[in-house]
Amino acid sequence: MITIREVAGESGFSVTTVSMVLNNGAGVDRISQRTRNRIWEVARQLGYRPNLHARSLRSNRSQTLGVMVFDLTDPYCTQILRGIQNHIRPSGLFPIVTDLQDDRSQFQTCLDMLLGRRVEGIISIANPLYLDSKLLSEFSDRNIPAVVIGRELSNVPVSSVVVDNAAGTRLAIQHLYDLGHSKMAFIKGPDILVDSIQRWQGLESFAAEVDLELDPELIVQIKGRNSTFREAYELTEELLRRRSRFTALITFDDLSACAAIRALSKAGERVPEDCSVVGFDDIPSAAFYNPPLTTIQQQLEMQGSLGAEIVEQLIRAAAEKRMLTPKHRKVFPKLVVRDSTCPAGKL
Amino acid sequence: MITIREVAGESGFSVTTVSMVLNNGAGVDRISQRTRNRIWEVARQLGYRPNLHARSLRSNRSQTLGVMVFDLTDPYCTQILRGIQNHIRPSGLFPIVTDLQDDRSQFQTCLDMLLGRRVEGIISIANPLYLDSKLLSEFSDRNIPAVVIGRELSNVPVSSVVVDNAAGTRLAIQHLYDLGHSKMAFIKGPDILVDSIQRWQGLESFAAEVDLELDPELIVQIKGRNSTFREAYELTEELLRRRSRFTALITFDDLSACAAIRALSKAGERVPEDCSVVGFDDIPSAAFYNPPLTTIQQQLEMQGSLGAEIVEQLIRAAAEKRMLTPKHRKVFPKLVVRDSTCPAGKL
DNA sequence: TGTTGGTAGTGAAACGATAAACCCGGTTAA
DNA sequence: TTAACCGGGTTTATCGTTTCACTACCAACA
Repeated sequence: MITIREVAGESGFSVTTVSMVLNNGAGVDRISQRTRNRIWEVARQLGYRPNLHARSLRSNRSQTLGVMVFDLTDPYCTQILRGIQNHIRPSGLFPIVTDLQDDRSQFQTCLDMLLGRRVEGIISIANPLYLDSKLLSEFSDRNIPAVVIGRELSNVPVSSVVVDNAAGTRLAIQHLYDLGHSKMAFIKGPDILVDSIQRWQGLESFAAEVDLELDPELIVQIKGRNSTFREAYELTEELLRRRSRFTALITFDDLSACAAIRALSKAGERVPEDCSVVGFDDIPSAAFYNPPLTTIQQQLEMQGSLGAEIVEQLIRAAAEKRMLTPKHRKVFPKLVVRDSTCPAGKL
Repeated sequence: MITIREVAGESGFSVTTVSMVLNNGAGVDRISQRTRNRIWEVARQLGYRPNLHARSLRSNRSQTLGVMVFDLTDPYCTQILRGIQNHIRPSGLFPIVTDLQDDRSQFQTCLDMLLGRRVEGIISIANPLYLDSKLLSEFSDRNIPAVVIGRELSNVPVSSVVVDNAAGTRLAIQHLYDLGHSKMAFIKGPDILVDSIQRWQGLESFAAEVDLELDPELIVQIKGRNSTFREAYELTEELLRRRSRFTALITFDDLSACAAIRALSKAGERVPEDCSVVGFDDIPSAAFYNPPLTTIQQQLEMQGSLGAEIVEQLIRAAAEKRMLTPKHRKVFPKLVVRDSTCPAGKL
């Protein structure tokens, strides 16, 4: 591998001059244009690539942002990642992603990686079930800005970006209400998830406002013990066995919506003609489902983007030794109407 | 951030000794157990994390594997990535992933990142449409082992892992044939993809062997101009308008299978009772589709794993200055039977 | 007495890059 | 008169580690 020394030797200038020129650093304007051209030319010819390790070591800036995701194969994570990437690209920061693979035991390794590489900040995509507070203290103790996406933590000096879950489910139920549905069924998420609770609150508050009665017979809940799909599938069958009839179904998320649609189809119910279904998340495959899913879009890319914006600001603040006060942002979800909902028919 | 010097100072030993102890390096057995314990203890207390930049710089080994994916939000890529991660974890190598975001203009940036970080090897997940040969020469010129997943290149000293496409489609058509289908329709992939051609060859060769006639009226092809889903949807409608009837449909990939199923459902055809459908890839959502998709599983995780195995071997070879000869592996796909296929009915 | 040999470490030179201070004859500004 | 500034760079110190060549001490051996 070519070093800067070889470029210097070949071009006949000092290492410093080469460094200044290639970095367009301060004071480069004193270097004559001829010299600059010559140096660039030599560097190009030799195929010189600056050694980023050496650079980081000396300059004490890694130009690196740590991202910790709980499962890289989960579209939730990759969409947020996309938002992060797009936001930080112009800043010269490069994301280093570590993947927990849904396995807490990998936490320590990931942490070591990020700290060992001297990331200048970190964005953690919160595992719905697990978020080690050690993570946060390891970073905040060292004054490394940290942002959590998907969860708001109390009592820790850590920024966050979350979706307004209640606003989302309000959009969902409002949509069905506007279509004339009054007999609605619900598949709630498991209680261990904050999101479940918030989403349910959105539904209840809307129902209360418009005097819509929620039939307890038509409310079932995922326990979160097995596969969500399996469980939601069985809960839908369960709903169909109950005496109360319904023309619409709101599920905790898109995966359970898919399961519900599948169960309804199996039982001979047409979606949306016999029963409308609304999900939550807008996972990528929602648009291709049979039928394409009406759902609440979380704006994951924007969440990533906001997280990156915050962490960038905090990094800048830290560099200038200004105080860092955590910031909290909430994004508003959007309703995406596709083919799994339609006006209420007769019962 | 704590440095090794501070650990040395605090513990009262020299930097050298601390380094030897913490790395369990050669010669550590000369250091007394008491000293070792003391050093570990001090390091722990101070929260010491070795600076990987400094380490790489000195030791001239980055312990880093570059991975270039064409789109990190594509499950194709993330599944392969998962395989890579799992394979290299024990080796101490850490993957640095760069994401092309389906945009060739980002190629140079990604390349600079990987070379600048002095990756010891690279795995490139081939964009179906685009693979810059510069990529390969930049690495092979520098004697950095490179593996391409998803494409086999001729005339370049680069290893590869590919799926046996023809074997896959043979499994698909065999499955339908065994179920008694004889009137089959096909949605071919675009000609620009090698995979399309290979998959089609598998179908043709099987048909020839069992004397199954392929009706040209029932063969349509994706052009690849717009969204695959849209196009496959329209092609299915087109097939339904033609005079020839069919009881089964083989599509280029899962996405087009989903589109086809959607179009069939819309047209009032039941899947699989009126028409069986087989896809290719086994994307994660295939299992949750309505109905769950019978498809050909590419074994992406294994492809990643094989790629990692190859690159690891080559890195070891390079370290020992042995010759590196490219290796080529082909993985055999598997048939996954779900609910989108059933025995042929009457026409 | 001189020579090994082992024990338990230490010192200093790298690795590749950047930051800060400096050079030196000549021109301006205060 | 003094000081600052200028072009066009150079010298030197330094970032945090690892590695190679040492050393100081002691005991054993011939």
